[in-house]
Amino acid sequence: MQYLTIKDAIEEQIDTGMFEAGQKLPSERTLAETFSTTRITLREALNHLALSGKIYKEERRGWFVSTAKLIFNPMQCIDIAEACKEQKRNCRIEALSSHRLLATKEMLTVLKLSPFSYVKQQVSLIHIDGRRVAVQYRYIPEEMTTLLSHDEQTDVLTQLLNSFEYDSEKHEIEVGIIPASQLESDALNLSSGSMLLSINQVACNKSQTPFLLQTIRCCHDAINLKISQTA
Amino acid sequence: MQYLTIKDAIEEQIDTGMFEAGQKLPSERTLAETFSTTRITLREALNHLALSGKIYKEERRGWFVSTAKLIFNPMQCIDIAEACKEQKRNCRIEALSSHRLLATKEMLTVLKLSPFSYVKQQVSLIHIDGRRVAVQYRYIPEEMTTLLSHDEQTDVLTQLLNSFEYDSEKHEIEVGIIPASQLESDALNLSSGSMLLSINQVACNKSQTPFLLQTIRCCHDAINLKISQTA
DNA sequence: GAGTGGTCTAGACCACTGT
DNA sequence: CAGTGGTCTAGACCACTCC
Repeated sequence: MQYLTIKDAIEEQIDTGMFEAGQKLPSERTLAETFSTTRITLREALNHLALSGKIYKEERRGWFVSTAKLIFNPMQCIDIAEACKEQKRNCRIEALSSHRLLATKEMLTVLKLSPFSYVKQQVSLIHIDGRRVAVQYRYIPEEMTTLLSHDEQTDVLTQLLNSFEYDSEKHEIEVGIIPASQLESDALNLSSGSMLLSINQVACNKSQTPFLLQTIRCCHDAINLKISQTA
Repeated sequence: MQYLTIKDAIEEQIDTGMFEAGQKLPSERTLAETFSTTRITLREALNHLALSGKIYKEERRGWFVSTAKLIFNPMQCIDIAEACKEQKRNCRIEALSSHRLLATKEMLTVLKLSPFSYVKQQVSLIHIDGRRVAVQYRYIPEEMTTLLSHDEQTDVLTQLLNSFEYDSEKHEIEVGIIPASQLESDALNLSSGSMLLSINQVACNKSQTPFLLQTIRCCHDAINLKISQTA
């Protein structure tokens, strides 16, 4: 298996520090020539490397060496920015959209709302150390947003969400692998249908009322999920 | 994008019940001819479908339609067979190996053992509804296995583990995506380096002593991770 | 032994990125 | 505009599975 040899060769060059984290690899054509093979075989090698999280691809821009993963505990934390801060990673949250929506059936169930309730949807793009790594969807029951200022800035909302002092004892999470949607591919600079890690969180406040449904769709090489109840 | 059209066509045939769960799809060559394309393009379509969990591949045997996912809560449950029973799925656990090993550094840490401790390793292959879906690694501190009979049968050990009545309040989990090892590829009939969902669990008993480190490597289209503290 | 997927070659054209 | 990755063609040989 030629592609495994190539994979190992590139992997070794990364591990021995020939390529720095975040650095772009040579083009597929250059690499194919280097290893005297075709682009198809070379891409096979790169795809396998990407699965292990060592490198990632940006649409039409090339292959890059992954940086260290952010450790995230979705059972304790609903805010990636907070996790970044603790781990001294640079985080920027870019608001993509904010809408008032009729709650879907699933939202009604998990947020325990009455039929035809509205939710506030907020979609954000999360950058860690300059790289686009995740798209975050937040759904908040409309009645709970009346407490909030109508400022759309993420930071304000985030702080307010945190002020709810949610009860981490009552927290439901769903984790899975899904192909990126069009919106996610575009926002994250991925080729359509790329693999994303999907994290669904339902957070409740102290009085056991669910107040937030959050979905994070992230690059699997950027986040390490460590789930525990005790910090 | 031709491959997306093909993907959608196959997906529709599956959704409308033209292919039953577990059924084998026509061969790549046949499908390629059907859609008047090459195998490479067709495989691109199949790979994208596989990412969404609709189909899966067995090494040199072909592509199959996925069955319903098993819902698994690793925060509450350390036994896939138990989850299968509750969800009325047929589960068979096949013991692959059982050894006494010197604990690695990681095991010493998570199991809170003194240096140079030994652990009992037990590797099993899990079948659900006749399909090989996961490889399970269990590591148990040797001193705790003295309580157990030396019968190597999985069922006995499983029952004994359950009799520990582990404390689900104290439970740590790690979830990630990794390429299959050689052992895992062979056991699960996968091509080398296929994507697996990796679930790491550390379970403690009521006296807060960790007694089990378990790693499950499973096909992502076979298991749905729903994590919550309350059942 | 026929058929399957696994791997590979040697090209090609396109849409898009970066300069 | 040059270069990149995205997609595609039209083959080929091999190791393995299934009959």
